[in-house]
Amino acid sequence: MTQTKTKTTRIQEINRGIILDAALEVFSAYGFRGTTIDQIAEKAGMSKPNLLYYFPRKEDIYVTVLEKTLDDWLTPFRHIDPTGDPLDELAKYIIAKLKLSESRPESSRVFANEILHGAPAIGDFLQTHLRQIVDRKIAVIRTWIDEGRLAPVDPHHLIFMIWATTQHYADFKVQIGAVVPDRVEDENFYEETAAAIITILFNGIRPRQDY
Amino acid sequence: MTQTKTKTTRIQEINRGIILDAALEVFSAYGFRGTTIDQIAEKAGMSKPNLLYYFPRKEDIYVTVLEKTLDDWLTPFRHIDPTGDPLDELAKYIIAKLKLSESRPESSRVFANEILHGAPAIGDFLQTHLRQIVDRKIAVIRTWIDEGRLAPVDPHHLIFMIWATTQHYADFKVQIGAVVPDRVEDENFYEETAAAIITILFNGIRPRQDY
DNA sequence: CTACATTTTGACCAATCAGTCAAGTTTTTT
DNA sequence: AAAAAACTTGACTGATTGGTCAAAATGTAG
Repeated sequence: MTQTKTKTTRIQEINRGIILDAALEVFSAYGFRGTTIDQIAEKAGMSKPNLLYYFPRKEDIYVTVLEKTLDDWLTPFRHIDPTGDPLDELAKYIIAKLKLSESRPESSRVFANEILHGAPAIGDFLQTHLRQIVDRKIAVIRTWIDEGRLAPVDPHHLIFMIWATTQHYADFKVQIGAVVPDRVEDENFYEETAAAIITILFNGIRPRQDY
Repeated sequence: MTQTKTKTTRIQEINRGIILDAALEVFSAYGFRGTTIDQIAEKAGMSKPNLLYYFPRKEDIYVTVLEKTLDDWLTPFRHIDPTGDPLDELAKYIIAKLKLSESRPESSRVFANEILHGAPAIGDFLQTHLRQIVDRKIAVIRTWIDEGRLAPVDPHHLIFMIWATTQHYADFKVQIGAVVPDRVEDENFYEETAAAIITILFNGIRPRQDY
């Protein structure tokens, strides 16, 4: 067994964590090119050479940050349960994603920025891993529809709509804040948002005779 | 009448146009910081000092590009007609925005990038002009709901859902392409998308007894 | 054709920034 | 306690880049 030296010390673990937290904030605010290593180092409270001791290249920090956020954001998606009630499962997913948008908008923004610029760092991941997960969930949705437990809609576009909408509240926060400044302040904003989205998505906006 | 020298020559008009076209492409691919003036100059087929003769600062180019795209993207929104049929008007709006996503994804991306990074250049515009337009349309939607011609949903969140979804197809094109590579190739992809979104939004995904 | 304004560019400058290096300090191991 | 390993940093470097400048080329009006 030729184990490569992978002895991770306590200090390493702590400092890598500090660096990644700092980097997430800075990358989300300024993007990859717009971020300087000095900025991250300052926010992390250490010298630049020291930071580069842990992550030899700027890109290494960026990729690591991205990988962590990707995992965060995919977790609720993975948790959609084929054996559960379709509407319940989707509602739970929407609520989970909106909660993430509220608690960790930075990671959503880093991800959005990466995709926006053509996914140079995670294109492969999207085409392999992400696609695989999506395919599985698409199959689940198809089954639900076949069983008559969900209206016959296009599964891909349904997923895209949910992704788009939930991302929007993190990524376009500034715009939302500009358009409805009073409501965003409300501490229940995200609960209200979830309720409103679920209502629209479940029932549609076509008026019905039966209220 | 003390008219300030605003004699815009033919050459100026042409070159400004060339520069803005080139800048749109480069900014959309690399963001503000990620774009170099040299890149724009090369794409525009002129020297850097010459480009700076028309736009003295990099930011001037950026702001001008943003203003143009903002106008593009707001036009269909403005065209929502209070006297029209609610569902028709919203369907028309969705189709128009998706067409723009298809024909001019770059401008959508420049805009998204700007918002993502906190709207440093157009924050004011959002808080004044955009907000005003949105307020007006919100009122229209409220009227429609009061008249029973639209289901009683939250107007703000309805607008955000439509914005989010339609933007998504331009901004997250790479992700969509990775997840459903075969379908994106289809030349009818945007028509199908529009149809699917409209179906979901109008009818919801709750299964009904009455097919 | 002449004089003037506009347009174009090569050469340059100062600032910024990713990454290096060598020398020091601290922690861990024996 | 001594030696080795891991950690930290000030000072530096080379490349990039936003922007300047002065001089040349081109266009235009009388």
